[in-house]
Amino acid sequence: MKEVTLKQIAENLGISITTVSKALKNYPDVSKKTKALVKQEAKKLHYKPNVFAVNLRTKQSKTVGLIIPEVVHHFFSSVVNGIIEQAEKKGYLVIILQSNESFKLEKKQIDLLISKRVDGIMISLASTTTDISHLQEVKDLEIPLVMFDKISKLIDCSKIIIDDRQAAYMATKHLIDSGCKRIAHFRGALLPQNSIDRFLGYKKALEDHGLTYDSSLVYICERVDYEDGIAAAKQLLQDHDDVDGIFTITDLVAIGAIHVFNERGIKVPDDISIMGFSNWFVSQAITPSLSTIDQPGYEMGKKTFKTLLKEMKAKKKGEPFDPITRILDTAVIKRNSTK
Amino acid sequence: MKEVTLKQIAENLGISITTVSKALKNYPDVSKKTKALVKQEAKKLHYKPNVFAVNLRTKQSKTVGLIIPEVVHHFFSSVVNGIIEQAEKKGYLVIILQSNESFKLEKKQIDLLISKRVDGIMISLASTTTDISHLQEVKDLEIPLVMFDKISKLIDCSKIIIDDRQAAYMATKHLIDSGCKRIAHFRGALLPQNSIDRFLGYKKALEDHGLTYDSSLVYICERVDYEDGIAAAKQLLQDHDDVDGIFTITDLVAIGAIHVFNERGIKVPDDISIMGFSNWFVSQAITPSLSTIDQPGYEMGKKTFKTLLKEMKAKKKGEPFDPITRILDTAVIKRNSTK
DNA sequence: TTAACATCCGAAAACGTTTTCGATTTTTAT
DNA sequence: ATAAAAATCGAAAACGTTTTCGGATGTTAA
Repeated sequence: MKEVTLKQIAENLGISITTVSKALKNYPDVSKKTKALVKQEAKKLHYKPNVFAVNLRTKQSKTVGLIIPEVVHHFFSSVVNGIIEQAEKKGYLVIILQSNESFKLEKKQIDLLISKRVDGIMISLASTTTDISHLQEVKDLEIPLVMFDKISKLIDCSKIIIDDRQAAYMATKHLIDSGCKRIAHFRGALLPQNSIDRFLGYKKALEDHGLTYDSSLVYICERVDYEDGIAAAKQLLQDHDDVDGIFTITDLVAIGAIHVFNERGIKVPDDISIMGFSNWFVSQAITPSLSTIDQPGYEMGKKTFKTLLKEMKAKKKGEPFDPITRILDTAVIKRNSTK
Repeated sequence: MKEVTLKQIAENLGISITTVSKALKNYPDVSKKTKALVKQEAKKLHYKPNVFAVNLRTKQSKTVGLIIPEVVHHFFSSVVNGIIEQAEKKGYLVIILQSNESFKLEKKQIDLLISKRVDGIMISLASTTTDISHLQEVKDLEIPLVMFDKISKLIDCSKIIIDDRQAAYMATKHLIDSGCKRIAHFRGALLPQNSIDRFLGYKKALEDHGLTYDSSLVYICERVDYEDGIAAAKQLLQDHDDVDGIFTITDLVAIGAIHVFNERGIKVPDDISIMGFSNWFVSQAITPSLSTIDQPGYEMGKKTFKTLLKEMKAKKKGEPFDPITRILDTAVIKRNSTK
């Protein structure tokens, strides 16, 4: 019933703890015979190294931290999936924290991860985060750091992102190509970079194709959810009767809008075309199915961890590491909400 | 740039490490004056205890493990949400692993968590899990264990669940009460207890209300996803023309079915009523909105961690702990897919 | 034979904390 | 005043591992 330790094995075999430890780790200065003996005894006793002692001695935990705005979110849960799958493959465990889009919580959680001495941190910022001193602290402590999706340009670290501006441009262009002349935009809050970039892509696409940008066609969806989509669509119907296309910041908002149009007998896409963003699984299940931009969450998670791993390895070897920025491909997915 | 340790503080103050440690932990045998001095110095140097050393010494990690079949799943991500929120509040961190519904992976992950020496484990079983020796090992090592949602009756530990049978009974009864006379069931695979229980509830409800059970009306959705729902609905339309109600094992399947009916001009609920299960957020967003059973994921996560915490506390105090089973309430949510 | 060298092993320090227990000092009671 | 009790402190062991470094033994070359 007692814990089995190196000492236990050493005593059973009448050799020193040192030799046992070295045998198990295949040090060259242990004879093959002793190695075999030790390994056999270890297996017999079901020896498992005490990870607490290993951590203390080696100063690393083989654990990484992940902070995301919310877990219950199709895109982020895909990212999480990619991360933990990749991490596990490489022998790392992942501690997941959620900031609930709160800067204060995010800060506290960074502290938590630091005090837990994780080997690295991955983060997608809360939309309210502007102060980045907590991230600077991570850098100062030389803890490998990778940001993904919702990043800050003010901090010098590796970043895995998509080109939101370009993707939004393509989405809007798709609406224009399919014949829309007056296109509204349901955007997110004013602060998040995501929200800004997608708005800019929308605007640029209009201008590049001879459509005049009209700020009254831009509606703000503060919380970027289903209800926001419903509210914005209703408002739009009150304000304008000539809009023939909408580009929404995310699928969820688009689905809210479609719900309103379905209810009121407005035909999508005949009366109005709708373009989402993210390619959430559900967008293919609603009626009509939603045209959207494919945003590769799983892939992003995978790349994020891989990049972190590189940096952690470099740190262990004492080598320098130059942060990289990786922009993942997006694609227009044409379905039945656009012509 | 150096790590600040108890030793560092002790030297600065000209006292012993012991006293510093005790001062920080408010031991009664340290004078108020010294305590104040120590705490001040600790704050000044931004002292943070080395968690590796603490772990080694105290033999606990303040970390718990969580294994779920999949992360990208509305219900489970709600549970995860409830768990990590609660855990963080109590100073615990959560390591999340996903079994991908694979027994082999699940086993490996249990081993991982054991070797990481987490203070407790929460698990929802993979649908392919029948052998439970890995869980028995957890019990044998006296690691606190709580199972939720997908449980095994063969293992004696705390369980947080819903009454699937009863909930399915209520769902079916709702269809009957609204006038359905011939009700089909889209069930899950044959093995998982969930799937069995919901089927039994369906069958019992029919029998209790004078409807004859017809096995040809039961369709198996092996992977319980959207495509399964589509396939089953198409098959049903081929096989029968007199069915006026369907109870599906989960919302996702129901949504697939609705998609098919929408496409073919079959009116829901006028021609056929549909009842889902889970109250996935999306079920209110589709057209028509889906009547369903509310399954409290967040609540389940919260209760699961709280129960685990109780058991961990009992263990620390050396007190015995009697496993509890908690059955959470479900409710019929009436929307527009039933009359 | 001795010197040089390779091979194999173990003592001991270190990682940073917690906790027991005895020592010392101070206070209180007589 | 002295004895007893209370308050305060620190030495040292312990948690289990990793790694450095020197010592012992055996082998080969001169």
